[in-house]
Amino acid sequence: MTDIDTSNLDFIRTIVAKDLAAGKNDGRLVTRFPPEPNGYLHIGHAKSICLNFGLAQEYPQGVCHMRFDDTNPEKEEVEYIDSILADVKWLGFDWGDNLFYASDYFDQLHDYAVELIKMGKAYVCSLSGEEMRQYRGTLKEPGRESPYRNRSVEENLDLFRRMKDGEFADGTYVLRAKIDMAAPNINLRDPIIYRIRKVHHHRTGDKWCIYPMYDYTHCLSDAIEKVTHSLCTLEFADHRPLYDWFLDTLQTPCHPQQIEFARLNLNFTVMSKRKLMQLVQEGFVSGWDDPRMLTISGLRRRGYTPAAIRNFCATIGLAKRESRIDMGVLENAIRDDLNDRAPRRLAVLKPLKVVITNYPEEKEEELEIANHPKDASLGSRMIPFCREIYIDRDDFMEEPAKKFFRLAPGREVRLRAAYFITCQEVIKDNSGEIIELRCSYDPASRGGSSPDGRKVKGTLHWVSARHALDAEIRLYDRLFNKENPEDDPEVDFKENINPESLQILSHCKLEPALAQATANDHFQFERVGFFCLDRKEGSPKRPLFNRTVTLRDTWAKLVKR
RNA sequence: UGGGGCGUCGUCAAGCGGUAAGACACAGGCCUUUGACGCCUGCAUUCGUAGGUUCGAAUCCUACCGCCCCAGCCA
Repeated sequence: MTDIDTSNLDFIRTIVAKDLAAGKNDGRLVTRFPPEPNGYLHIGHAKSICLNFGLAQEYPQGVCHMRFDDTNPEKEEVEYIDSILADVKWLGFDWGDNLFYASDYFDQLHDYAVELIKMGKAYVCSLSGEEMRQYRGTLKEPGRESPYRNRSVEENLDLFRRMKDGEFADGTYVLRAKIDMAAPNINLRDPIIYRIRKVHHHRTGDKWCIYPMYDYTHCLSDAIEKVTHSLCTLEFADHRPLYDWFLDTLQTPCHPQQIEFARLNLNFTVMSKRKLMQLVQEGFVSGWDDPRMLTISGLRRRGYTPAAIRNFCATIGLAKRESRIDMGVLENAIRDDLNDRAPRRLAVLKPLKVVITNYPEEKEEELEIANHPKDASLGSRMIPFCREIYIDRDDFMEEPAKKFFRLAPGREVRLRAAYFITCQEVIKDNSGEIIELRCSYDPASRGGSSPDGRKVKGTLHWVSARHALDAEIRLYDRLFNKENPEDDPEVDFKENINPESLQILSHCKLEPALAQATANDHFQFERVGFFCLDRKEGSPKRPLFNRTVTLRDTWAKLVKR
């Protein structure tokens, strides 16, 4: 074998590199991403997608198949197929012509089953579900053989044909592999390979009333597609002997290698499709694409980019030990991507009016501001300025705390790309709430610096009151307020939902340029965070922005202490 | 002694017998017309525990401890 450098490769990539170097599988590399179309894809799937498609991309001959594991028509829907395809594509991956469905193989799978029966390796069993469970034994005790285990090949063939022909009711018969009822691995205790289900299948219609089980279908589908490396999560490790048994017993085109890795867990969220489904169906969120959901569609709507998700998947690593990644790592990935690319804008979330008393009433002017502080290629734009502006309430303190260097009575600060202003007067309503600030400006500081070299410590974002776009902004926080919402089996995970995960702000003030935003744009609202137009409810007529993620906020951290 | 998997920094994660990478987080500092970004510095005498082999062990051996998965006609 040639020596290859496997440093910095995860354990799966190391196996693949070695296999390829050794000329295994004729030098082919074929992976597959095999979702069941029974729900929407989430960030955990992204890990698998990036692994399977990403790995294939790393070699010139690498190919990754998109294959739906659609063997349980009762739970599957075309809606899910469509969304899954759209999500994988959006993430930036391409399966070319390799779009497959396990249901495409139902004929072959049926023939293989007949083969198994002829070999005396499968039999039709008439045990009821309850009986089946009893015969299976327990984790510590071996199972007992079914009384139907030794039916003749002819009888099995006949019964299986009649199962297929719809002669029997659901649940009356199953086809089982004849392996070993005493096997310590329960998956080997004569597992079911076909069950009767007289239901319509979203792809094969009413052609079949018997449907193959996962264990039987998956390995054979892999073999039919000549997959070389079949990557799946840890819980399938116990199924590997069965995967291998079918492929060793039957004459198949090849024998793919199943390798298991740890699934992704993130803190402050749940990751199973079943639980996400509950959140949707019980109305805890607005849908699968609610921006608080860590579904691919939710992340997209929230403003995450494909590159950020791919980078995230690359940084979390791949191993067999179970882990729980900090949500901060995901947030860091999107900040990192958007920081380089997102044009800057000025937006005031909690407006506080400022009147610049020495600025003429009728005067208006336009000031130039760069779209990005470090990337001149993003150009610049003009922002209007006049006597009345808005600043954020958080940027003023009547009695400034220590180290607070924003606006306060008598203090001078800079309005970003505009002027230095000094607070002269604080206006309050009857209840004592501050409703307006009266400031003076220094005309010589136009653009944001003073010719006399005077320094100010704070720079505030602002929006011209006369020109501002009135908008709704939705702030999102983690959906759960507990690091692991599922850790207590006594408590329903939904009890740990964060009641403040969605905060709606109306009458936010945006600079006029934001009126042109489309759902595919990403912006940094300076000093606040990254935002995008909501792709579902937002439009030029209805400015509605989602906060993708906040900026890192050292001041907020100081305040907390 | 049911079977399978796993235990390296707060969180991920390299390491594969030659003397603990990297990332995030955290703490300081520099820079700054975003308290952002960027930059610099610090951050495991120790690898679940205990023995053993060895000149040398996170890496090999033994025993123990802990965590996860499996008894769907789900995937």
